[in-house]
Amino acid sequence: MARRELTSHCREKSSHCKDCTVRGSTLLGRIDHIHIERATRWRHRLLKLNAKSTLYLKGSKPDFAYSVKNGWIMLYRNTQKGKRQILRFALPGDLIALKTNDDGVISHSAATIDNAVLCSFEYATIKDIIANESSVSPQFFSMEARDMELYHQYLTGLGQQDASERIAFLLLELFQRSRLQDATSYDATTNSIHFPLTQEEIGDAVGLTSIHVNRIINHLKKSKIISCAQKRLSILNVDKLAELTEFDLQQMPQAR
Amino acid sequence: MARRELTSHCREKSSHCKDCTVRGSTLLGRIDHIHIERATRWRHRLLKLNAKSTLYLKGSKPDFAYSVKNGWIMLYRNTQKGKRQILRFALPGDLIALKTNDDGVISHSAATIDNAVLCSFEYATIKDIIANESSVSPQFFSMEARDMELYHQYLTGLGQQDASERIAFLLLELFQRSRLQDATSYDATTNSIHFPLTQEEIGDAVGLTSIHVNRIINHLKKSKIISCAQKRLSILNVDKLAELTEFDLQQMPQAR
DNA sequence: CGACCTTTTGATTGGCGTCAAAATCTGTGG
DNA sequence: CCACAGATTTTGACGCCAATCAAAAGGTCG
Repeated sequence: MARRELTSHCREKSSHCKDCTVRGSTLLGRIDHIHIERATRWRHRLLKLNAKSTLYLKGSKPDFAYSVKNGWIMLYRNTQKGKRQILRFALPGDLIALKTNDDGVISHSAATIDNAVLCSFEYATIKDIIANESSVSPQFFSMEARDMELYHQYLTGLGQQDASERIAFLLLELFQRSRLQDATSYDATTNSIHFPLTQEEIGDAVGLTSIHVNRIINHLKKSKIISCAQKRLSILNVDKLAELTEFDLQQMPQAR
Repeated sequence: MARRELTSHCREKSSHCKDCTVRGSTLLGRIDHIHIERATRWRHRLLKLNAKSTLYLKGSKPDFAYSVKNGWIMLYRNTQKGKRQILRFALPGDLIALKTNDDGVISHSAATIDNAVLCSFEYATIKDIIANESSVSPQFFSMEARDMELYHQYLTGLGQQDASERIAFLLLELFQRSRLQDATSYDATTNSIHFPLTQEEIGDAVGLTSIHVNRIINHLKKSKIISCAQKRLSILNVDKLAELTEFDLQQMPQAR
């Protein structure tokens, strides 16, 4: 439940490394492949962060939006009572910190799960693009729609599903997203992905204590539905896992 | 919890009334006041619906987006097990059905709470505007940001807060939104708003049974924190209500 | 007025949280 | 490369919040 504040984690380890123009790389996540030529001309920097370090905090006015290149990021909110709700996980290929309110204040915090490499873009540039590059704007729009649909699913899960349904859904969703958008993660022979989450992080995402998450996960392991160890998750029986929840592989908000 | 399917409610009572050009009215919610001249030229129709009637269903491909003029709308999702999660309530002045995925399929259902009047816009037009009216596009963007922030709050509530915290938050949020954006709703002398929700609907929004909602609401009444009857809610002690939850009147996602 | 919806109250159950402690894993420095 | 500290996982006992079951009392609308 993460009552305690991040201790060592809270030290801001981020530092923008020297300006580097990475040509042709995944700059704007889902958008770049359409506008690579333009993208590479936008100002951006590579950013390396250690595990468990803060990217930005709720209430701040970030100067950058980020494209995740390596590692997992969590977007979260802290409660006054010291609890933490993880809103979603951003995987390699995802774009984050895109939305602030009109004052430029952001409504959630972000921190790395494992070691990560991000690509930062000046926020002002993004705003310009949205306002002036009419051809890009619909792309953002459809990206929003996908995020919104995910939130709808999460809300339904938290409000109406029990512990194993929620966990099964999270595992399937992350598995699917990681497999589709991060080639380095998926291993077809074991049907496994790189999976850096702790059980406490899973709990904070699905509204359960790490202890209860543990019981459910162990049940899934004993039932030979999943297996996980050393930061890898493999799904042994997709059907049984999907059957536990409302998960429909087909209708998942498609990654790019 | 709404296990049973909407019975009488499910009959589609909607019907588009004759083409009418309402000049200068609230056409596009938060956006129109900037672009009224343009807005009034966009194709749109008035739509009157009875209480508890379906506007559109998840999985359909709506042809229209809607601006709510009167009445409350609920956006919701049904579970395979017959439960219902209300994702959010749309009040007069709100815009809904704006986002579909790339196929045009919408990820939630919508139905009226009480009698309602909506203004419909051809979806294709909206898409055009977003793509081509670069001056409007940022408005949509900032509207999205506001919705997203609300969802972040809801997720945190469902995942980390107990029954009274969630209910207190919902009441305050709806009170605030209704007061600010619907002049006909608020009555300053009693500090009350028009409040058409049943306790079951409240429960489906905050992930509780109507029975438990009832116990909490009664507790709030007996404590003289709120009072409600005949579809009006009045807040007798804002401070105590706000104290129950994380609600910060100041930092609420500002309505237009 | 009668059917149905909504609110209310009580009794009981159960899923998940809390508390506690041991076992295992991880990575960091000597 | 080992040792140790801290993080993470695991297990068990126990308690509580909210669900479930049941039923009565209002309300509302045709």
